[in-house]
Formats: sequence, C-alpha cells, structure tokens
Amino acid sequence: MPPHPTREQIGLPMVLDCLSDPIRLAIVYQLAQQERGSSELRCGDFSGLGAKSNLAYHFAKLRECGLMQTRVAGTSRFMRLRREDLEARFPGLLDAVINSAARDADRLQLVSECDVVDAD
Amino acid sequence: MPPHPTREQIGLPMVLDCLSDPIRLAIVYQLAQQERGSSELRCGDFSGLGAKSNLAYHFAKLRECGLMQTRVAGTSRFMRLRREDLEARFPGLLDAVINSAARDADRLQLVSECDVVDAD
DNA sequence: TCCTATGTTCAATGTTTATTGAACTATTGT
DNA sequence: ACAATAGTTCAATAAACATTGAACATAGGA
Repeated sequence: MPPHPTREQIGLPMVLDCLSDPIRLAIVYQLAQQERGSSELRCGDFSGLGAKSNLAYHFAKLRECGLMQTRVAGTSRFMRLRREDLEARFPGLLDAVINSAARDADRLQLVSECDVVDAD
Repeated sequence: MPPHPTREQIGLPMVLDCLSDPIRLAIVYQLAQQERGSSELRCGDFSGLGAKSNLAYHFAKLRECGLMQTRVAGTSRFMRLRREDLEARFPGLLDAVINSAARDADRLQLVSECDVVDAD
C-alpha cells in the first residue's frame, strides 16, 4: 500500500490530473455523495466502473495524490475523501469540481446517489 | 488554428486535464493576473515558460478545451481567458484553481503579477 | 521587394498513461 | 485446513503526451 502524502505534500497539478480522469472523477463523485452518510465506501462498491485491477490502479493514484484516504478493515478497504486537508490546501476547489461534475452527471457517466445506495 | 469549442462543448475532464500541466497552469495564471488590465496577452509574453513550439502546443490545448480564446491581430495572437463561459459551465472552478495556484506560487514556478506587467 | 518578427505545423523521440488478465496475498468463515 | 472473498501487484500492450528543432506561413517595416 503506497503511503498517503501529508497535507502539505498535496500538490495542485497532481490533484487536478487525478480529477481529470473520468473513472477517478466518478470515484470521487461517489465518495462525495457518501459524505452525508458513513463517508466511506469499499473498493467493491465501485465495481460498476471497470475491472478490479484497473480500479486498484486508480485507487492508488487517488491515494498518492492526496485526494482520498484508505482504512484497512479485515479484507476490505474503506475509503473516504480527505476533505479537510483539501479544503485547507485548496479552498473551494473540491466543491467546485464536485458541483461541476453533478451538473454534467449525464454527460459524464456518473452514478446518482440513489443508484449507489441501492447496492444493498 | 483549431476551432474554439462552444460554451456547451466545454468538458470538465478536458478542462481539469489542461489545468493539471504546470506550464498550462502558469499560462492560465498569468492570463488571470492580466484580467485587471487589458485581459489579453500575446504568445510572446510567455517566452519564459519554454520553447516557442512547445508553447504553441500548449496554447492549442488551452484553446481546444475552451479555457482561452485567441484573437489574431497582424502577426500577433492575443489571448484571454474565457471566464464567462467557464463560470457559466463550472461556477467557482476557475477562481478556486487560480487562488490555489496563487497560494502555491512558489512551489509551482509561477510568475508574479509585477513580473508580468513590467514587460512593457 | 527583402528582411525580420511572430507563431504555427511537422516529424521524431522518449515518457507516461490506461487497460487487461493472470498470479498473488491476506482475511474470514466453515 | 479449506475454500471463498477482497484487493493488490505484475507484465504486457496500445494510446496519448510533452518536448525539441527544423521548416513553414504571414504580416509589417525598411
């Protein structure tokens, strides 16, 4: 498991590059939807976005750039957005991206909150 | 000269990808600094950022993704940010990126407003 | 008309990136 | 101990990307 960067190590170009990939943007978007609930999702919750190994690749990038944090629990990994760190480093950026993504939810292939929740 | 996209054609992943490159981010940043003045800069004003042909490559990407508009005047090209279009599509995004870049101006190799203005 | 200045386009190069399937690790439950 | 589950890592591949220098196009001034 690659190490998470500290708050100060989070860099703007890396974050923007991470968010520019449609799959990673969808992951971040789903994590943002989840913030009103447990704030966490498991890797398996994103299986609609592609093959497992490809998702693991994107998860690693999202961790390495500081966008999300991973917590290991048994055989599962629980992930959440590093909202506080991102807000401290780049105020308003994450919300602007997520709101913009929500506006284009149909154009991007973003899953709505309901679709995520009914996986149970 | 590649065509500019219409406002509705501007896509979030493309915009974020454009902004994730340090050279393009520096170009956008300098254009933003200029918005209190003429709002425009010529290609040559960015010669500190690299070779001409490489800059032309980045200019094209910035045009094609809808971040900036080019106006031809004689042998020069004048460029400005498409702030209104971007604000309409992705409210708050451009400002959040520019403010974040300003915070990290030393970490990124961004030129300050004074350095740009004294080119006259 | 010729020279210069301003940019773009092209071809070539090396790097990074996204994607896939197979192999692997580790944890849980029986 | 065995099998199933959840993810990661690896090797390979194809596509996209950034960078460079040379060639090209075009407008303006002597």
